[in-house]
Amino acid sequence: MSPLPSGLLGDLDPTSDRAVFRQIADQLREAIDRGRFREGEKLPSEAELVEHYGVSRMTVRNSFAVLQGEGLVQAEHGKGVFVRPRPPVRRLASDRFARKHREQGKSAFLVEADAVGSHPQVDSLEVKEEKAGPDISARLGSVRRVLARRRRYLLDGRPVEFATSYLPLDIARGTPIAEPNPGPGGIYARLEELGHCLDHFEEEIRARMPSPDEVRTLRLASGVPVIHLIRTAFDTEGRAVEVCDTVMAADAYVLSYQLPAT
Amino acid sequence: MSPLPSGLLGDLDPTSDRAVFRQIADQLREAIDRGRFREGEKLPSEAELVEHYGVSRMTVRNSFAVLQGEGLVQAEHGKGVFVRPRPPVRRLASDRFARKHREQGKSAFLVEADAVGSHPQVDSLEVKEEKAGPDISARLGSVRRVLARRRRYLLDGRPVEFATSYLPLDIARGTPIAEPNPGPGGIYARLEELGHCLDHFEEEIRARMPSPDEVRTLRLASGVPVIHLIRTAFDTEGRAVEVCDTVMAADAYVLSYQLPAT
DNA sequence: CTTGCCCACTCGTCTATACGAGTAGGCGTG
DNA sequence: CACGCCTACTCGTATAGACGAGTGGGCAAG
Repeated sequence: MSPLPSGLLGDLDPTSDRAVFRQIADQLREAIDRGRFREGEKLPSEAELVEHYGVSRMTVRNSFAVLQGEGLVQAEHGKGVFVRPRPPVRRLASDRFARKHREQGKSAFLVEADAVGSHPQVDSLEVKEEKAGPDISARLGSVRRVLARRRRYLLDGRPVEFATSYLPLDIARGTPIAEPNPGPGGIYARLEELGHCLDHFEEEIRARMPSPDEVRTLRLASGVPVIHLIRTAFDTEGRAVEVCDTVMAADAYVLSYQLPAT
Repeated sequence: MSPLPSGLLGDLDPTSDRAVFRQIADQLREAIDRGRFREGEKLPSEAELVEHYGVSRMTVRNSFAVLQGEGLVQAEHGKGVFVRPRPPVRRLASDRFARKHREQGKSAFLVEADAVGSHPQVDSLEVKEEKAGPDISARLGSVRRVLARRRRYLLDGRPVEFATSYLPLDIARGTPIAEPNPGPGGIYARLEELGHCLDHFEEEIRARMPSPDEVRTLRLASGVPVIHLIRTAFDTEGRAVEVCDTVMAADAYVLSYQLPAT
C-alpha cells in the first residue's frame, strides 16, 4: 500500500484536547471544502489513513462516522468512502398548484421533470379506503374514514418523494379520484369538476431525520434529512377537501414561496 | 448492577442476518415509540445493555449511535442516554411579515414569543459593511458591498435561529438600518419609511445537516437537521432591497404557508 | 452543619485483533 | 475469446480491554 501524497492531509496535534477522530474528521472536511476531494471522488481508504496518522482503525472509522452524519460523505461496501455528490434539486414554486397549470392537463411532477430533462416516474400506487388517523381527521374536519392515495415519485430512477393524499369519502367515493389514475390535471382538476372549487392551500413544513422506513423507501444516504410537508386544500366554502402528506429527500428539493407584503 | 426488568427489551435473534447492533437499536426504538421510555427518560446504561444482551460494549454503543443519528436519543456524559425531548415549536405563519404586524411596532419574534409565554432573547448582534458573496450579490442585483446584520434568536435561553440580513449600501448606509437597534417594527418598517414600499417576499427553503459551526451556534443535538431559509424582499418597483439568510434548528420550527389556488 | 474528598457509575476515546462480505481486476482454464 | 475462479483490497461487524472525564451521592473531617 503506497503512502498518501504528502501535503494532502496534515498531522495530528497530540497536545490538542480535541479528540483524535475529530481532528481527522476536521482535516478531511476541510480538504473536501477546499476541493482537494471533489464530488463523487474516493477518499483515502481506512487502511491508508491508519497508516498516515498512525492510529487504529476504529479511530479512522469514527472520523468517517462524523462526516457521514454531516451528510458529507458516504461509504460504499467493498469500494471505498466517497464525497457525496450533490444531486440535482427539484425546485417547487409556490404557484405549482395554480389553476393555469392544472388546466394544461399534465401532472405537475411530470411537466416539471420533463422541463429539466429528467426522467420522471411514479410507482407503488395504492388507493384504498381506510380509517383516518387523529391528525388527518382533525385537518379534514372530524371525518372517520377517508380515501387514501399513496404514491412514490422517482427522478431518473432515484426515489425523491413519497406522498399520501387523504380525501373525505363523501367527496371521493365512486369518482375518478378513487381510481389509480385520476386523469389529466390530477385530483385537483377532478375536485373542481365535482363542484369543489378550490380556494387556497395551506402548507406546513417540518424537517427531521428519516425513520428507518423512510430511509428504505427513499433510499436515503445517512446524513440526509427529510422535508415533511402537509398540505391542506380548501374549497371556496372554507371546507378542507384534501390533505396531502409528503415526505421528501431533503437533498433533492428546494421549496420556494411567494408572500405578499401587505 | 441490577439486571434489566424482564419484558422491557426482548432477545437477539442469532439466526437473523440483521446486524446485532441494529437489532438492539430496533428494540430500543420500538420501546421508545411504544412509550416504554418517555421523553427525557433515561435509557438503560451501556453496561446494563451489555449485560442484558451478552454483547460487547462497542456493539451497544453502535446501537446508540444509530438512534442518535435518527435524533431519537441523546447521550449526556456522566449521566446516561436519554430520550430526546421534543422542544416546543415555533410556528411561522406566512403572514408574519404582513404590514399590519409591522405597524404594531414590535419585532415579530418578540410578539410571538410573548404570545406563547416563552422568554425571547436576541444576541450576538453584529452590524457591518462587507463584501457581498456571489450568491447574495446575484440576489440583490449585482451589488458589490452590502450592509450585513447578524443576530441570533433564543427562546427560554435556547438558541433556535441564526440570521443575517444583507442590504445594498445605497439603501442602508447612514440610516437607522445601520444601527444595532433599527427601531420599532424592524428594518422592514424602516425600509418603507425610506420610500421603499415593500411589494412581496420570496422564500427559498432547504433542509440539511448542520455544519460544525452551526452545531456550536445553535447548540444542536446530534441528529437534528437545520432548515435553511433565504428570503428576498422586493419593493413595488421590483427591486430586491434585502436578502435574509436564516438557519433554524429544525426541531424548533414548523413553517406554514398559504397558497392561492388561482 | 458544612465542606471537601472519594467512589461508583456514567459515557468518551483509543488500541488491537479477528472474521465476514462486497468489489474489481487478473489470470488461467476451457 | 469467454467464462469462472482467485486474490487483493474495500468497508462492516464484533470482541476485549484500557484509561479518561463528567456526575452525583455518601461519608468523614473540620
